Amino acid sequence: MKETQAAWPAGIRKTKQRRFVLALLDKADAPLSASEIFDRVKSEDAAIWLSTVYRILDRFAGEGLVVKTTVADGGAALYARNRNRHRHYAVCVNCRRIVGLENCPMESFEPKLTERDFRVLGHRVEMYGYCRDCDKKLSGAY
Amino acid sequence: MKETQAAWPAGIRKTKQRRFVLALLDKADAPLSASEIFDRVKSEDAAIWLSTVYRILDRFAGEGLVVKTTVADGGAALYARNRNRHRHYAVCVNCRRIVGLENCPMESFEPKLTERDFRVLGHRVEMYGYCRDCDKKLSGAY
DNA sequence: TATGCAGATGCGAACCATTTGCAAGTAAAA
DNA sequence: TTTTACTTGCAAATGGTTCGCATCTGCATA
Repeated sequence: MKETQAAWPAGIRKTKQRRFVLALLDKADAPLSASEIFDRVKSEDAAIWLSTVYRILDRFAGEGLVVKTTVADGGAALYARNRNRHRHYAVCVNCRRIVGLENCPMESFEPKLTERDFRVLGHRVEMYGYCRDCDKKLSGAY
Repeated sequence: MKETQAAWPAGIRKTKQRRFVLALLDKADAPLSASEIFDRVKSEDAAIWLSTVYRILDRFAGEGLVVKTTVADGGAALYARNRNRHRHYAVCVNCRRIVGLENCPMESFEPKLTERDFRVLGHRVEMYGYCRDCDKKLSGAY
């Protein structure tokens, strides 16, 4: 029986480490940082090095397999599998939970830039606030 | 003749360094990084230390005088004078020029979050692409 | 105007995320 | 199977930011 594996992009050598990283991102439902990925791969008894994780993510991002994001506070960068339908997130400012946003504010938006002729290629949107649990906790309603 | 100076917020001790930093941000028309601020203050023959710049910016941000932003690539954080009418920017992916956006896509947007009850407090929006000059250069039209 | 002190800065070192260089290892073309 | 170019392991460097502590300085008060 053949292993079920998403199509592997041409021109990317298939190594153990890369397989692990991609599989992890495939099943993750929120973006992960390089060190989270590193920890998870290692917890599955696979040998990997943090710098390798960065190199893999960088390559994958260049190849369009994953998208790199950074969150407002400027901590570690986050990486998510590119599912070709771009996605935005809301981040809980208290516990850092990341919640998906199902629509995109740019769908029906006509940007007015101060510099004419700026060629817009893409955008990033991020919302922040309190997730369900933190909101409850902090408002004291138990 | 009295020096023209924006109202100084109560409870913030008025030091030479803070005055320089605020004045700089007042006249800047694009967000600046801590080290850009550091360089500019020093080029005006004023003594300051980089860690002091960070502390000042942090304080100003906490006080609501400036807003801190980070740009997609995760480089240095940027700081802009808070003009109380929030602002978004477009960043040139080639030369890093920052161009202001005059409208906000969130004005008329109803977010649909995967987690009900996420309490949205704010948002960040960033656009990227090519600025006028880089677009011209790169498309080869001279 | 002189004085006391909480708060600010100078300075260096620590810290964290990320990158880089090089030798050794390995996927896949020949 | 051999060859070779691409990857990884590993360690050390780098860049942005924060921290600790001694010194200094606005500014409230005497």
